[in-house]
Amino acid sequence: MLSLKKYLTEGLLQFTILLSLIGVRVDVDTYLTSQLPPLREIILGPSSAYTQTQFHNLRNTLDGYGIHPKSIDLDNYFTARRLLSQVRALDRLQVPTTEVSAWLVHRDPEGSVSGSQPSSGLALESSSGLQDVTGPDNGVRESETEQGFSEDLEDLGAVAPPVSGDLTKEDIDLGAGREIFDYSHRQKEQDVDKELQDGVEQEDTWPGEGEEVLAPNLLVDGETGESFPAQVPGGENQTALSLELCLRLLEATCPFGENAEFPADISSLTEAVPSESEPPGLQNNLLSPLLTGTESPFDLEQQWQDLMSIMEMQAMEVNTSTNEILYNNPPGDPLSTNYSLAPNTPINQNVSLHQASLGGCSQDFSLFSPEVESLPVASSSTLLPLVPSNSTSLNSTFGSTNLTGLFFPPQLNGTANDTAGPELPDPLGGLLDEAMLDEISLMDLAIEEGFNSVQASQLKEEFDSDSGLSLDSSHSPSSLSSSEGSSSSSSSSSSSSSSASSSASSSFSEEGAVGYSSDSETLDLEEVEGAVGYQPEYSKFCRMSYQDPSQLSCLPYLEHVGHNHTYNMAPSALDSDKQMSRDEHRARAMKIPFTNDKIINLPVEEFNELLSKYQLSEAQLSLIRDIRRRGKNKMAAQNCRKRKLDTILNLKRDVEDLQRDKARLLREKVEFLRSLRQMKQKVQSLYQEVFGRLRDENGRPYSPSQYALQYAGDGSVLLIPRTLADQQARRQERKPKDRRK
DNA sequence: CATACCTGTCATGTA
DNA sequence: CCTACATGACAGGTA
Repeated sequence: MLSLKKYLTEGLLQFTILLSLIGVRVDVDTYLTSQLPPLREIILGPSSAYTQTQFHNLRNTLDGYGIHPKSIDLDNYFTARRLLSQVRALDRLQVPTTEVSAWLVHRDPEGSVSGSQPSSGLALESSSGLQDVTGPDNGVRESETEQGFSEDLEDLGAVAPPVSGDLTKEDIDLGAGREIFDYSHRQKEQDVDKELQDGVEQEDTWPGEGEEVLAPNLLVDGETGESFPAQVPGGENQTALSLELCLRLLEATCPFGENAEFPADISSLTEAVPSESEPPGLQNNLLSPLLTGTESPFDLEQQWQDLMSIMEMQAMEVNTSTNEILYNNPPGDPLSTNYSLAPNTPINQNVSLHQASLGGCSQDFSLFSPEVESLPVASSSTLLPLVPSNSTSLNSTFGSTNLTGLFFPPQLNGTANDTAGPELPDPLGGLLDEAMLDEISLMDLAIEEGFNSVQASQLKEEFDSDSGLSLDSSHSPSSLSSSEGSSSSSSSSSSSSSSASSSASSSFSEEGAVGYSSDSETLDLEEVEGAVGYQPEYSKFCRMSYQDPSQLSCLPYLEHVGHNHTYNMAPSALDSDKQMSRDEHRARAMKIPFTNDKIINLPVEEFNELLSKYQLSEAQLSLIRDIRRRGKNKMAAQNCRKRKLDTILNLKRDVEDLQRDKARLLREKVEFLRSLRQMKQKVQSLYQEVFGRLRDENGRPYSPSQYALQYAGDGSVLLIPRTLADQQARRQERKPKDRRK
């Protein structure tokens, strides 16, 4: 519970940060006192917006930003509540090591640059800025990016419905939140946090490094008419949407150690592009990365974890009614109209979500993003065309992120969903076919159910008790030590014949050697044999006792076998004569002076010594040798058969175990798929909401068909032209392949 | 009587 | 080469 509380608190913190960033002042305590401890953490510093990790460290700094019920920001308030619920849900995720980061939006007061380049799309970042970000890797990334752009689009499996009409939220609800879902892996989470911090730090360094991307434009809510103090310096039109999305949904502790490469791996989200094929009611333009059928090269484990997280989120989701009200846009949403950006409309090319400013946030941005303000204006002034020609520069920035294609609107690339690249197989693609999986799983489950666990356990016990064919087994006839066999007839000889002959041998020995007779001759010596003294120990010589039929009863396919597996076990001492083996009869007929048991089981040395003690004819010696050979071979055959049987049983058990495991894995797979689907839906909704709240310098929403949010590996989210995003996505998809090689 | 199974035995190979 | 062992194949016994 403590951990849960902690997580919830963190979630609230993040949520609060988010709200504060968008200009909504919410006193979380007011709303959540019932469930959560007093939330006092407020992020006042702009750097905090940048630094995700600071969220966790900023506790006790919250001054209780509160939103008055009568506040004009009631809309935001409701939105906040909805988001809060989501945050809560995120906190409750049970998936270990799953980390969901929220997005931070901050305005870049400075660096606003009038978008002089029309129709190039919102070049959110200048080439220079991008290059700076990427640093030395730029050259490499550029090439990669260029190649991947067009292809990636094809692979984008946009499942999400077009967003265009749904966006009712005028204000961008970009909040910074980072959630850790794994309660059991707190340590891992901490590690992740560390990573995040590192990433943030790196991010912070960007501006100084020459990222001149940001155009600090404040957004004015054109729809609501709410005027956000446009703090755009100089009244420049540049919509420097400095939106930092810390939405690291898929970032999790990667056992494979790929976290280090995380920035470049966040492709899963990138690939999620809403498909236009979605129902009309859906927001087609806003593509949710997770909804796409194509999976990013992203770490599978992370995806799984995220998936689990989403599942949790779904389960925990509350305030649905409120959410729906706020979230669903009425038909004929104004956004559609808003999206129609005049081709000539100057677009701030430096707008990147990384530093994207939200209309609603403009007021408070200065407080939260001083860093942004301090960003070199040169970057903003230098609008880098987002046109493909500049893709290289963008690549450097996006190269680290696979999310480029994540938010691509399907419109741009109709093939996004359908052409989920054969060339770039989705890691999880196979998992997406739930129908198939379910079928398989059911099949396997049936198989599994068919297996009787009780029987299995019995088998196991049997194996354990009667392990095997090993000669060491007490049951095994071969277990007899040669010394025992030689020492006395009473030894637990494995051969009934030898034991039976023990009594006879004495008589034979007394009678003396008999002429050699062939096997055929020795046949039917039973009548000739005189009364054989009863030997109480006889029962001890039962052979094949290890093959107690009762043990086989557990095997269904052996139950029908009613044969006596006790071999020559004597039913009674009186029948001992008839139980004698042929060799025993022969030995008796040949008047062999010692028992077959000795003949068979004595060590070579002792055996030879024994033979030397007697004056045996050639026939007798031959018979003795044959008896020994056959006797040993008989035991060997028994052992061999037992071994074979054990092997079969073991195989059967293994098969059953594997079937169980398979069924279990299939069940888990189905659950994961389910979770993944939910997660994708969640991400889509979040994406749509964020995107819908973005406004250009004119306060108009961006067209999903022209722009997309790109999720960077460092946790930032950039608003980039779709073309670039597609290229990025394509490039990202290739990376994993190469890596595998 | 036919069949399936058990068991012993042989031949062969391996160590 | 001998010995011990393993194993496939065969055959006899049995239910």
